[in-house]
Amino acid sequence: MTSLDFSGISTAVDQPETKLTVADDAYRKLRVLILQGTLQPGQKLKFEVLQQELGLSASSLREAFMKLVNEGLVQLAQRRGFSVAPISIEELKDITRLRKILEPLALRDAIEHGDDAWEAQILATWHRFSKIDTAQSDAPGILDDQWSYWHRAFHESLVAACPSKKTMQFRAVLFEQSERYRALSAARRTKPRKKSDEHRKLMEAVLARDSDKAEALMIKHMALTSNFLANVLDATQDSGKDN
Amino acid sequence: MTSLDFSGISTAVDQPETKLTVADDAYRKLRVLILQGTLQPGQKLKFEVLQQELGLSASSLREAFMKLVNEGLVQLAQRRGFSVAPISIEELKDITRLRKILEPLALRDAIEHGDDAWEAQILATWHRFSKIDTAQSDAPGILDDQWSYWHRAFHESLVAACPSKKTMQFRAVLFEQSERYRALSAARRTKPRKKSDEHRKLMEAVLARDSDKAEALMIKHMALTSNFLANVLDATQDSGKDN
DNA sequence: ATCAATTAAATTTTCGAAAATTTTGACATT
DNA sequence: AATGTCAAAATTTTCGAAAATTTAATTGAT
Repeated sequence: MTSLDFSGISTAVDQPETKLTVADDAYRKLRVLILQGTLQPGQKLKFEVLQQELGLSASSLREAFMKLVNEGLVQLAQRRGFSVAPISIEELKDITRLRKILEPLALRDAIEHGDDAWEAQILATWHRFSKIDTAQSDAPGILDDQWSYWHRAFHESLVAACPSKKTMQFRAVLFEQSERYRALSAARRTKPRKKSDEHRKLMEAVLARDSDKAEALMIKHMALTSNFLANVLDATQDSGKDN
Repeated sequence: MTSLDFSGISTAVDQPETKLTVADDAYRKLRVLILQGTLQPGQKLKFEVLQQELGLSASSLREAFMKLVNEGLVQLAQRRGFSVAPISIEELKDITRLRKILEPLALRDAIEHGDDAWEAQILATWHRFSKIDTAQSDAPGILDDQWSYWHRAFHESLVAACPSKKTMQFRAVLFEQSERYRALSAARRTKPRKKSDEHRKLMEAVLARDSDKAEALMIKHMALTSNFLANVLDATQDSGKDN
């Protein structure tokens, strides 16, 4: 493993709030590296190497690993160390199946409970996201850090008014787990896809408090990446088996 | 905090498989103490005390805490230590709402995919569980370790054939989180309740591959504890506010 | 040559203590 | 009395090295 590049990682975009813990900091950095694919599926995560890269002790690094294990991004083999969780069509389908249930659930809740501040936040976030999205859509095959951040922020803003903690938590985990597949999807795409349109329509349905339409659009939106990748990966799976 | 009693904790009932890690061992012990209510909701979890009780280092204990945080049994206040997660009617309702979705989902999957071995395992587990359950039902107000273990094992056996990893994972987390409320429910119950009947009917519907009936029974089963507690807690909440 | 046993090397897990942070309590100020 | 400041105490977080375990290499036997 050659030295990793952290320069483009926007951990700081989040609220700086309370000073981050060392392990938390490492967790965020590692998460980005995994979602980006810099640390590839199946790859072994060695303490010595990453300790040096990130500059922390074994126990703190272990804590960061553990957090990633709980999010399904890292695998732990008892006493045999950690490795980046593998990806597979089956997992993507599994994730998507649940997302098709939980995202609409959260969305309906949010539409029911959302207030003016919620609406305003959606608009504000969409503004930021759409700028990056349109700029980005010219260059297919790249899924950069900023796009990912605002894409997530946008989707989160839509459901932010959902009062169910557990629903939000599970939804967030699944959204996160989908990220690697989105990146993969972007990498395989040849022609640009007008995503901002999908997102705008979805937002409009939500702001119009049209639950049925919002649900339909959301499900359609999720299915797109999933189906596209299922096709692409199915074709590639046998030939390009790396790690 | 006075010295804790680990004597009755059946960590060993699980598969001994690969030798447990120190942190994992502590995690299991703490989990039981929290589920039993020995460590009460809201209670601060101090390193010094628990380190001594469990005989391990700070970083290992921290790892155990973190795992419990991820399961929602423990709360972490950044740099202010850990405490047992509080319980509330709202949380119970939230948990139950999701369980009403995920348990039937897993159950239908299992009924669809289950083979002979799955059926056999259900029967075997039910045999163990029902023995304890009938013995236990004479003594209301007590929810012992063995009952909890086999109750969980029984419910898990029903859905064991569900091929969806994520569904199983989330379902397990929610089942676990419900455990404290089950214990509370048992503690508040005055007259014995014939639970084994519910469970038997549920099992029969599953083995008969009657998804609709199984789903209906499962939902009814979950609603019982939830509704009972919602009533009891609602009444008590204002008066007996401890921690 | 293949396989099993043994030793050495690499790696993960755990500890005990140091560093950093928060909480408490005493004292002074308005 | 309420508020603010500062040092001491308590507590959590982090480290660097020791202990335990797994993996790889070496040797010897069939």
